Amino acid sequence: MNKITPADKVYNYIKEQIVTRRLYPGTRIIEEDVVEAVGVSRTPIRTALSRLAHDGLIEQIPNRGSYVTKPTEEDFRSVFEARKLVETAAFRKALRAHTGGTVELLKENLAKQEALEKRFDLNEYVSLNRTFHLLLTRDAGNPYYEKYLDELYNRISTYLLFWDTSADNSRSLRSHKRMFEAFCEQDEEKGVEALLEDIGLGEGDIEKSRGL
Amino acid sequence: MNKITPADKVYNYIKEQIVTRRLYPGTRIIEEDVVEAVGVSRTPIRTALSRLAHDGLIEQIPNRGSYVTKPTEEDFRSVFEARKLVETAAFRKALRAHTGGTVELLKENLAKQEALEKRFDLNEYVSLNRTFHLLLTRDAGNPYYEKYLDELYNRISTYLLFWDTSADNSRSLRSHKRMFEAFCEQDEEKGVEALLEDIGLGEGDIEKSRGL
DNA sequence: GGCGTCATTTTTGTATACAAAATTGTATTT
DNA sequence: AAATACAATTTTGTATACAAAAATGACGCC
Repeated sequence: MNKITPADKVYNYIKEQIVTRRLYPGTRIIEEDVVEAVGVSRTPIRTALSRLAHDGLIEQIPNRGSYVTKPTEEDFRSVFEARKLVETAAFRKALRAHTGGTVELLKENLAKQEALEKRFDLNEYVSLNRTFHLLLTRDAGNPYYEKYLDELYNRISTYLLFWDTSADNSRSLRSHKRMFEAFCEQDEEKGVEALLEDIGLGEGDIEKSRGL
Repeated sequence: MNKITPADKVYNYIKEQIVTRRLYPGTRIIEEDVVEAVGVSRTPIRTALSRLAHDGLIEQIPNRGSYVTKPTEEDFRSVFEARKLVETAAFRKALRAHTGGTVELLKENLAKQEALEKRFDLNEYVSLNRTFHLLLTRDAGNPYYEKYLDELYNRISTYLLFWDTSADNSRSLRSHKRMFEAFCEQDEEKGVEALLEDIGLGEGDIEKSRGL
């Protein structure tokens, strides 16, 4: 395993802070504060901030500092529009190519999703959901599709925080299963339909929670 | 105008070096060398390298340095696949919305393109072409479409360098004009057809020059 | 009391020194 | 002569000190 550098430590620390809502959107991140919190010098902090900016989790303004990205309704629409475009295209392509290895990985993932029905865990659910979609997208074999979707998920994660933690995963599990079936049967239209339904579920949940 | 920082200077310097082929793909960029060349400390150099990595112009390996990205045939296909997907979607959306201001800007741009027919200049052509496509994409109003296309253009620029400098812009000018007409007439199918033809032109030129 | 100016403080940007890791070269052994 | 171990060098990563820019607050002015 790769050794984690101080810069990694800072990156993970701040990302965690943002995702768990201890750093609220719009908050300014002052480098010196992070020095005290993590106990490393400003240099690795700056590289970590640069990465986070790349992820879209913070925004940097020259000579003015770094701010936790504030999700807006407009951005929310753009994110999901882009996601539908990219993921649909990737899914169609992956379904046609139909590489062998992916099926097994998807099956494993679905099994874990089913386990959540007994004992639900939001973080676990979000992670599994992301992996599921990313596996399919990766199978398309276009690194840009994968990269874009990954970035979009980072953005979406800043919206997920509004979610009702009592949410369950039964509906999404159904659409995932339909996607999986369609993938195996190479039924493109059925698959895309299920995919769009699944994306719509997430979109709808966030919309409700934000009152958009 | 915004003041240019040392980091900007380094960024522009290295980018120029790469684009003009003085830094060949695969070359390792040693920070200390840049110090000598530009005359600033390593700190701004590192931030510049980080940006260039984000642009996809260089690749960074932890503890191993930065290398000028080496374009591959596979990447080339992925880039154009992604470009077709994103730009087509953006174009359709922009054409439907049909914001006023864009038309004027496109007209100006086309005039400059026409001027090139008399006295061709590859750099100018590449710049105008990029602006033309970006203007349309921006008009779609989805910042992610714009961002992705911008990144893809950065990648494409690393392929453009193989181009025959005697290339002319008459064919691309024709497709651009068709795109512009279709945009004004809100003729979506005609527009997309012209767009795909235009993208295909660039793709074909690069393919030929690389012997793919 | 509100507003603008200027000194003070805070914060970001850059330079340099030092530490850690990787690469290179050399000597030794087989 | 090839391979390996190890020292020397190079290069990247981190810490700290300093410079420049921006934010803050006190003061006088209207």
